[in-house]
Amino acid sequence: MPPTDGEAERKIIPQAVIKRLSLYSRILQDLELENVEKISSADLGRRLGFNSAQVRKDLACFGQFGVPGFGYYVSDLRKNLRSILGKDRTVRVILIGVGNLGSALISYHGFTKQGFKMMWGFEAQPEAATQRVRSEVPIYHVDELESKIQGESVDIAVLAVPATEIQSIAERVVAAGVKAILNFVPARIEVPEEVQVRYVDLALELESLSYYVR
Amino acid sequence: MPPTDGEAERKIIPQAVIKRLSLYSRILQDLELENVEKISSADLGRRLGFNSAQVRKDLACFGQFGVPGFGYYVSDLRKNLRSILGKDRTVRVILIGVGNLGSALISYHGFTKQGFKMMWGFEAQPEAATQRVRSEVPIYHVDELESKIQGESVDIAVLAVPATEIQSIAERVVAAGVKAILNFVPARIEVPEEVQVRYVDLALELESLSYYVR
DNA sequence: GCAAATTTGTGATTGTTTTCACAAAGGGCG
DNA sequence: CGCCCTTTGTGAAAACAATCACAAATTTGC
Repeated sequence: MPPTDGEAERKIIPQAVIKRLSLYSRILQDLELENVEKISSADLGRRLGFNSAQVRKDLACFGQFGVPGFGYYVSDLRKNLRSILGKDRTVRVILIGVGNLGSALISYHGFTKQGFKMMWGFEAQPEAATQRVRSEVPIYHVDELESKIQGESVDIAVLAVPATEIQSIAERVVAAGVKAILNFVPARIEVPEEVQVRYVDLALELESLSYYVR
Repeated sequence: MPPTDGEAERKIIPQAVIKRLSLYSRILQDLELENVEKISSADLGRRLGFNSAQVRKDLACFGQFGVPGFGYYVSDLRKNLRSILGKDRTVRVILIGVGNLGSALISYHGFTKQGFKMMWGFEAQPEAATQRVRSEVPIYHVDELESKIQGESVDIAVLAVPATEIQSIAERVVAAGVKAILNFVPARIEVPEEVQVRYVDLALELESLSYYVR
């Protein structure tokens, strides 16, 4: 008999906790496919290199999902995590900048596998981009950004434009109502505080490795 | 009169410090292009959203680079940071898995701009990959991995293979002597502790944003 | 060449995150 | 059905990270 959720909400959950929830959720997805019924915090932690207490504390941020002496019901916990992470509905994503990197992102299978819906791409040279991309995601001229977003709700904008454009594009997507940005451009952007921004800085990761091999 | 480096080494520097050094280094690169001679810790911090004390503490891990009452000589500090980060020589990178994402990575301009040298790509279907990629980086069959690496020193391996292959590929590059891995595949890998691994998990970033927009 | 103004480098402090450790809860086996 | 074993949930402790605050060093301007 699965335990209840509880509407525990908004107590400034650290970003690191959210990322780990996401990892837990993925492990649970695998377990469910393997028809595993239950898992303990120790087991879940071991698969990701985390302490069992950390797993329990992370989950405790959102309620009590476990059964003492037993562990967690895989399917039940997964359902709860998906709901917490906002993945119990389709999350709508757009991409701006369908260049080299953007082309890969727009058809990246990992996104769709995790239940994200890539709606449209936007590019300054849409013809060239369309040729480059092998996917059914339509690519529009970046001028159509506002008119396309208008009305349709877009959850997340992924940015992969040239560095010189990044601030102006960020402002445009924010003005169009987008509340979350995933930025692949190695430059800070200034946005209102309620807009969530994540940076993925590929060169930075390489540089941090470079330190250890020198 | 620029201060000295000092051979300060190995006191378990947190990864987060290294990443910030990398960010500092990039700002300094820009400043140098603008012919700015000096910068204060407060100024450097402001550009990245960090506290000035943090900037100074980070730098203090590796020596005394500043001049009290003056600040830091841009060119001098940059040189020191590049040396600390192991960027004062060419860092040699290979890519394994030249699929959708790998194709973008192999010719990603951000890497070369930061001074990394993409040596070769390796693929199970090298012909298809070669057609897909518009860059001069040669692409070999993944069977040639060991023979190519042999002798030639490779600093970092970037992995973008299918999830099912990841552990076996990781073991092969480690066996071939690679000491650092940048893994784009959303799966943990088991490697000897002296091998540095960084994970870039694109779907994870989207999921953490999804939490905030739900 | 001296005094005022800066800005560094760093010990002390505060805040955050992780780990420990254990009481309480529940399952499972005899 | 009852006892033992496992595992949760969580306060307390430890480890880690960021910020404060100030003495010491140096520049700048007069």
